[in-house]
Amino acid sequence: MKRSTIQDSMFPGCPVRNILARLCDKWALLVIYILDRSGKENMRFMELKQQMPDISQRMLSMTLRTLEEDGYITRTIFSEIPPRVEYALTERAKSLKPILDSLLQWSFEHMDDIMSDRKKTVSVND
Amino acid sequence: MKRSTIQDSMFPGCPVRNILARLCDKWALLVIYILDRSGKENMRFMELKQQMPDISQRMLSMTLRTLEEDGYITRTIFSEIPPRVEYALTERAKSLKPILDSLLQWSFEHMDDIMSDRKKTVSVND
DNA sequence: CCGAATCCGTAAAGATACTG
DNA sequence: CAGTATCTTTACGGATTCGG
Repeated sequence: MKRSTIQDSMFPGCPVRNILARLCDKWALLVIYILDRSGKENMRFMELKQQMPDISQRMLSMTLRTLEEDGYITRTIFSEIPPRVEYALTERAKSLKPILDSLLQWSFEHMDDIMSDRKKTVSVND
Repeated sequence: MKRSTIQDSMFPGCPVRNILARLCDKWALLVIYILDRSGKENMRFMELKQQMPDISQRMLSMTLRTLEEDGYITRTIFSEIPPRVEYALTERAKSLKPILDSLLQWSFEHMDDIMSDRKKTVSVND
């Protein structure tokens, strides 16, 4: 995936934007959300995939690796046949939850306004 | 720019991920941050550019349009020569501030851990 | 001159198809 | 089952041009 780092000379490697950029890609937040609300302690690759019908296996795989790199999930490999890999949220991910919840609530309060604002400017010719 | 919408069948047009994905691109948060801490009521294009030495004019222009589309900033054009365009945060952007601040604080508390976690896995050969 | 729009190139993100 | 190899699309940067 590469997951390149956001860089500029004013805030070299600005942690805020770098952390957020990697969390706010297409799938990462959804993976965290699904792991969280599953109630289970951990989930397997295919379990996650079933909860996300539209994600490709490749993107699920890469998203999980990135989340692991950043310490939001753990990845436990069982050397069995067929292979088994289990994913679980870390404390770091759980500590993010209250903030994500407040963002979620803000989004719900503003989503209609924002989406209709977007249409105003986008659909000049549509 | 295209700024395509995040879509999946489970949460069609999920507002949280869509709102966050557009805010967490390479430059948007920095623009909001600079407008906010400037203290001024509004800023001109070149003023913003000077605060962001690494952004291209193209990306600044596009970022500002997207932020305007989503109602986070206003764009006021003065028909003068040379032309003048002023940008200001809206109430919507300001209402986001407390949440962004808590995210910022969380990022600062965790940045060292996250960045060192990343290095562990990334710099296998570097 | 300021604030873009446009064209073009690169690299990263992401989808489709295949494998140990 | 849990990924990788290959291909397409999008984001982003640089240079140039343009209308006021």
